[in-house]
Amino acid sequence: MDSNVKQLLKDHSLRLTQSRSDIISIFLERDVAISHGDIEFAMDGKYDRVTIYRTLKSFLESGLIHKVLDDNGGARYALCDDACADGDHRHDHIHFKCSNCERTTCLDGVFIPHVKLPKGFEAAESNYLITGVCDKCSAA
Amino acid sequence: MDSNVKQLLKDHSLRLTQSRSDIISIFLERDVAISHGDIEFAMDGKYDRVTIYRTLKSFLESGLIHKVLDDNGGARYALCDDACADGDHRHDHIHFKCSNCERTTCLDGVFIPHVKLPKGFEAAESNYLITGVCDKCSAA
DNA sequence: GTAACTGCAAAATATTTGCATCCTT
DNA sequence: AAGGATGCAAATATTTTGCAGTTAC
Repeated sequence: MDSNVKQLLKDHSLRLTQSRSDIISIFLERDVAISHGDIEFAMDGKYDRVTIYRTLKSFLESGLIHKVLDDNGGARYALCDDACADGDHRHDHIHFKCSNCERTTCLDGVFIPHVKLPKGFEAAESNYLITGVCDKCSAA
Repeated sequence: MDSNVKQLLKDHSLRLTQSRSDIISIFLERDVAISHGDIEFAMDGKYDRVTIYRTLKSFLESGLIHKVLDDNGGARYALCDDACADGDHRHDHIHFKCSNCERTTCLDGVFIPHVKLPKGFEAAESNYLITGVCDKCSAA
C-alpha cells in the first residue's frame, strides 16, 4: 500500500512480502514500542506466530528496528529513526514506559547523557529506560 | 550459616527458611546480577524451580533485591544496597552488561544522570544499562 | 495452632527449530 | 531457477497457578 513501506524494505535489502509490509505498517501507525504479542493481536491470525518472530528477527538484523528494553521480561521493538538508515546506528535516545497506560515511547529528543565509567570499562551500547507517567496520562 | 543472612531476612520481615538462606547466600557470594537460571543451576536441584520463582518474588516485594534490565528478555536480580533497607528505595546506579563474559554488574559508584523530560512526563524510576566490555575482560 | 512456605503436577506463555511448500527476485 | 519466506507441527524455555503436605513463628 504505502510506497513508504516498500522503500523501507528496499533500503534494508529485504524482500517485499505481504507480512513484512503489514508488520512495518503497524510500526508506522503507532509511535510506540510494540511487542510480538501486539503484532499478533493486530494481525488477528493473519500470519503465523512463527512468521512474526522471524520477521522481527530479520528486521532487527537488517537494522530496520531496534530492541527496546522493558520493565518486565517482554521484548519490545521500535523503528529506527532516519539516522540509523545509513549504517550508523544511533539509539541514544531515552525510552519512557508509562506505568498507567503501559505504553513505551521513544523520546527521540532526549538523548542519553554520557557517564564516566570506572577504569577498564568500555561502553558499546546504552539503554536508558524511565518509568513514570506520560504526557497523555498526566494531562487526564 | 551466616548471621548476615539471618539479619537480612529479619530486616525484611521474611521467614527464615533453608531455601531463602541459600538463595541469599548466592547473592552475597557474587557481586553480579543473577537470573533465576543461575540460581537453579547453583542449587543443582536442591530446590524446586517454582520455589525459586516464589522466593525471588518475595525478595522483590520485600525490597531485598531489585530487578535489573537485561539485553535479552531474561530477568535478572541484584541485592539492594543499604540505602534501600530503610524503605527509601534508591536504585539510581548504572548496570553494566559485559558482552564478553556476559556478567551484569552494578556500578554502585556511577549514578544515573538526570535528564529533562518533555512537558507532561513525570519520572518515577530509572534504569540505565550499558553494554560493553568490563574491566576484567578488557584487561585480559 | 496458624499462616506462610515448599514440592509436585499442570497450565499458560514465550521462543526456537525442522521441514515441506510457496513466492520474490 | 534458486534462495529466501511462510505455515504447520513440535520441541524447548519461561513463568504462573492449584493443592496438599510441611514448617517457622
